[in-house]
Amino acid sequence: MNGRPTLKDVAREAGVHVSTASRALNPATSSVVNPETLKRVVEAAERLGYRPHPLARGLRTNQTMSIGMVIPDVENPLFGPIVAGAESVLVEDGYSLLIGNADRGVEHAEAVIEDMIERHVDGLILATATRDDGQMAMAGSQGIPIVLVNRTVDKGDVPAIVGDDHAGIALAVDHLVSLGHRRIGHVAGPSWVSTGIGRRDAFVAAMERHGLDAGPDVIEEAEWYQVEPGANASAALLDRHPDMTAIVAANDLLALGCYRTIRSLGKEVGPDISVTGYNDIPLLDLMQPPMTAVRVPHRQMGAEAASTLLAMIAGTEYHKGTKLLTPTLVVRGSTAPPRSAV
Amino acid sequence: MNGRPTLKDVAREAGVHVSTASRALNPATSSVVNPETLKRVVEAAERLGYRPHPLARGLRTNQTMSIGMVIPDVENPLFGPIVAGAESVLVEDGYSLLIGNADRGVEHAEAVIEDMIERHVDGLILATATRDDGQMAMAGSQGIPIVLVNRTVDKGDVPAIVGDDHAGIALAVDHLVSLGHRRIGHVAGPSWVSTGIGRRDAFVAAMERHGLDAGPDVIEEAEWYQVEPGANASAALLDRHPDMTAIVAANDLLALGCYRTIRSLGKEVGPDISVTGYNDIPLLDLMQPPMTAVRVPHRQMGAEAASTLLAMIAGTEYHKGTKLLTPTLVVRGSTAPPRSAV
DNA sequence: CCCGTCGACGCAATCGTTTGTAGTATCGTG
DNA sequence: CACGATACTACAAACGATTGCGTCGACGGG
Repeated sequence: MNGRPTLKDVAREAGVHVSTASRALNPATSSVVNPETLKRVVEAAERLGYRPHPLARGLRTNQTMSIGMVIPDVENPLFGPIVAGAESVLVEDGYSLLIGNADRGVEHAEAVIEDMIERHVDGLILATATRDDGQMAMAGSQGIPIVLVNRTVDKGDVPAIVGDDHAGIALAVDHLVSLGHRRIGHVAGPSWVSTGIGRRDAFVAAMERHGLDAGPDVIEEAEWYQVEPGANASAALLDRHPDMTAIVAANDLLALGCYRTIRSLGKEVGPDISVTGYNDIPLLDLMQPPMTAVRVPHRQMGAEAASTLLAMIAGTEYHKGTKLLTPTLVVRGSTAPPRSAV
Repeated sequence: MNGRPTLKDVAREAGVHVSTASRALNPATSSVVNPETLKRVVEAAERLGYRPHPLARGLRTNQTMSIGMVIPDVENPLFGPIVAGAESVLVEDGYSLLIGNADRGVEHAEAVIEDMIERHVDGLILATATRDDGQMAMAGSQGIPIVLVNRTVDKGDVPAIVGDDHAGIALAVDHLVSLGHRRIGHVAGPSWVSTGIGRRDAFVAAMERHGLDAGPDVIEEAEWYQVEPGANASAALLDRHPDMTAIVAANDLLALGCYRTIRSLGKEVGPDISVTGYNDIPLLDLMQPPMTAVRVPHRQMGAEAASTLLAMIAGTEYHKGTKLLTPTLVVRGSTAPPRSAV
């Protein structure tokens, strides 16, 4: 009467037992019910505006049709597209997205994950995995499917969707080299996140491929992916190597930190010292100068993470191990031939 | 054995009936159970690592301990802080956040809301309300609590948490006037969102308070809160009034559009034409010139929205109607005295 | 004509809680 | 000593769906 109609109401309206109504309304079992009664049930359901109660169904079938997504820092614009991408494919299949913010803290992240497991999410998308995998052990032991996004773990048995950092950094280095740069430095991300070491290794590899110096002293690690640490790291770098003509940053914000350092040295970003960013977050094209950056397909990343997760849940074939998404280079004004080469 | 322990397991372990166990574990009813048996039950629960099954509980008590949040565009960095603020207070009370992306489309937003209602969320936070309130009618009729955030509706019976646009725009206008500007224009947001007309009205009011011209021709409406429309609108404005010395934009991205227009006219942002933004999204301080903008406390906005929603759910007192959060002005390099005044 | 088969449906248990009510000691009181 | 109040606790019915199994009639073959 008052609340939403239940299956019992539909059954009564159609003159059948609730079990028959249930079977009729369930696509998987509707074949066992007589076509004519099926029609009656469906019409009754339609007429009453029946919607199955997700909790009741979930209690019985042991699934919530919801998947959890844990993010290290919701305020980071980087994650907007990832969330959007995931959400868009999940709704398609009737799933909902539960968002958890981890506020940068590893311990808090574990609490968030635990919370989601208790809520019986059907799957987990983690953007927070640090290189050790305490979190995954937790969830994995519960037998709940997990996909990593934008991060990987050392033990590569968990499906992960990440940008191809090797290719991305190579794009940046190749671009700089082709402009004539030889003395190139790297502002690395923290070594305890996978992108930090990944991009650092990629930088070394790319440099060596060109026969250029990639010793430890042309690399400086920033404490965290933020402007300030980027400024500090680049300052250290340029202090050691005043003749450096280009910097490959492991992250856009770090690159913006480089901007600041370079300016404070009285030099000009681009003509004097080239800088490349990584990720290509919004508004980079409006900086002065507009920043050349490696663009990572974040939305696609979220989408692919979601669909492999759905595949895992459905038990169908899915891409095991880490899947690399190929980035592109967006050339703007922050890179130019070195003065010496002109 | 295999799965998580149920209440029945706890009861058996403690040697009591499941109903007793239930009452013991529920803070609200634990007073009716003998202190000693209570202890036994609690210890048994502890030992087994018992966690109540949210679906079973929800089925019985008719609440999901989850609240839905609908966002017009997840990729807009504006909403990160709002989400973060809401999430932080919700987890505090054991609620989870269900995120829905509305992709800018009104019809899609309604589908998302409907979806959440079917999922029996305990409350809804809407950032998508357009000025007419078809959406709210839907949800309101279901008797589910709703709070609006960053947007209001014309009929003000729904609690809403918004920035005080009147005060914010006044901050910007006063600042410009005190710098010596007299011919000030406004790039308005779309008139079908509440912030669009609200800020426009506020602009007119602030200008008239200073005895300045605020006729329709010094105002140009942008089609959408994006850089491109902002560039177009400001171009139209400066075309009509070449002598204009300052522009108050209804949004940061619109203001960045103004930057573009001003540069393409061969002028300099700040010295030639001052520009103010609205919201103060990240990275604005790194633009050239750094943008003066009205800062809206978005994180607080999300937090307050969440707590009033919780109050509504709990049935306790809450601030009805729209609550205004006072903004501040962050002065940077995009505003300066007009050339003529120097 | 009887019996096995099969298609279509109803019955009832079940998922894990919460909660109204009934029951049973224990105690105080007249 | 009996009787009602008191304080716990057990029983069982929900909440709304899914699902193994039993039932029932029709039908066909021997």
